[in-house]
Amino acid sequence: MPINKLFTSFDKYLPLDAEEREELRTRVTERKIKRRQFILQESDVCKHYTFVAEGCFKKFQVDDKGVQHNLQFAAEGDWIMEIDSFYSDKPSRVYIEAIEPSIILQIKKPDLFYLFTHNPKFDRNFRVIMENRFVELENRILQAISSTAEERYLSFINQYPHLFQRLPSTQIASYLGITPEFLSKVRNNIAKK
Amino acid sequence: MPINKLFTSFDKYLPLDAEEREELRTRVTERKIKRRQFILQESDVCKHYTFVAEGCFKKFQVDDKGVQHNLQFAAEGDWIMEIDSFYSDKPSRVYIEAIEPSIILQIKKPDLFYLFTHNPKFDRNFRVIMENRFVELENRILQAISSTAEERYLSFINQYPHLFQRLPSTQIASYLGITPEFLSKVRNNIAKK
DNA sequence: ACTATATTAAGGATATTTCTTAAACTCGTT
DNA sequence: AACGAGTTTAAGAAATATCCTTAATATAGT
Repeated sequence: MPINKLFTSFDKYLPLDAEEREELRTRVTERKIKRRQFILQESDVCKHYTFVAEGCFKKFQVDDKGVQHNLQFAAEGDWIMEIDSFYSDKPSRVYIEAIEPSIILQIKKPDLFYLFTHNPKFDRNFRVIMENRFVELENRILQAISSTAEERYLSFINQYPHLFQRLPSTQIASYLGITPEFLSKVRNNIAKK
Repeated sequence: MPINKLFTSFDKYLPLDAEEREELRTRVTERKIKRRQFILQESDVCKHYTFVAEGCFKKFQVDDKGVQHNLQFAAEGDWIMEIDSFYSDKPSRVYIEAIEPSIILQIKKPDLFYLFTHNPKFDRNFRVIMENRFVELENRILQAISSTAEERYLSFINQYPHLFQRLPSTQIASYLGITPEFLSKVRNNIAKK
């Protein structure tokens, strides 16, 4: 059951008791998403926090030349949303698209706020989720400003083996901030060693 | 008074009432820090959340060649810490150093946890602080993977004019992930236009 | 299951961006 | 007067992008 994956995901932090699970369950909507389907498009407002129960998504921005830049991948157990748009109702500058057929659980803002104000445990859990993502992002920044493309690629493989297997390397290149052609060369160099 | 800047900083989110301010005040320590003084060194454990009331800090990592990479600047009203080390008691991989004579307010982990568990407003406020930082970091990632050095520099000036004035460009170069020599060339190109 | 179509990967040639190294030059401080 | 940190310049080298071609795979529709 998709909802159980959501419950389990809180066990790392402050696990939810039966009542809290029920509170959460009634405020969450389950959706099946097809490959290539968008759950958020540029200039729309991001209306949900999305939990990925099955499948995989990418969040990306498109520049003026039409090139996509991957900001995040989200697979089973990950959250994905455009926070800025979600909280401030600004139009989103990013897209969120399914890379695989997926099952997600979504919470709308009023429901999330209800959980936050009604039970501090939700504030707590989402604070910790944010903090963990924050650590990941700072590491990625460090890589971006201090490492070569080869180092970043090896580190990606190492840190996200489950993504490395599933994603075409063109998507990984976009995440690393290099062209697919150059990633191909990097892989070639690594193979030669 | 430094502590008032801390109180004021919460006004953007959920402002603190008199009692909550008192709870916070008694758990915070004020310190004067000299220029070049470190408040966190590599391999030490990060013991505090630090709020900058006056002055400016940088957080950086040193690579195997001895080169510094600036992960964050924190000026008046900003928070700075090594979250990963703080929560998990792991040795820090970064340094935090004063760039100017500064006044800071620090909270130790037990005190912060006390605030979190005794009043949900603190969980809430620190969740929102994290979310805001998160948005900043995602923007920085986007820049790093999609923009040239010149674009990143112009965008830094635009986004952080107060830092741009105060920081030597060698520090900004390190933050942008380029060498000081190359930043000099970039500035030269911009000036020519 | 089976083409037609689209996507992905690889390679080569060349251009651009950025780094490295080293030297000279400022400017405020000792 | 000397020092040290910050800045600039320049030349060659390394990293990465661009553009293009071809081959291999995957996907979608019938």
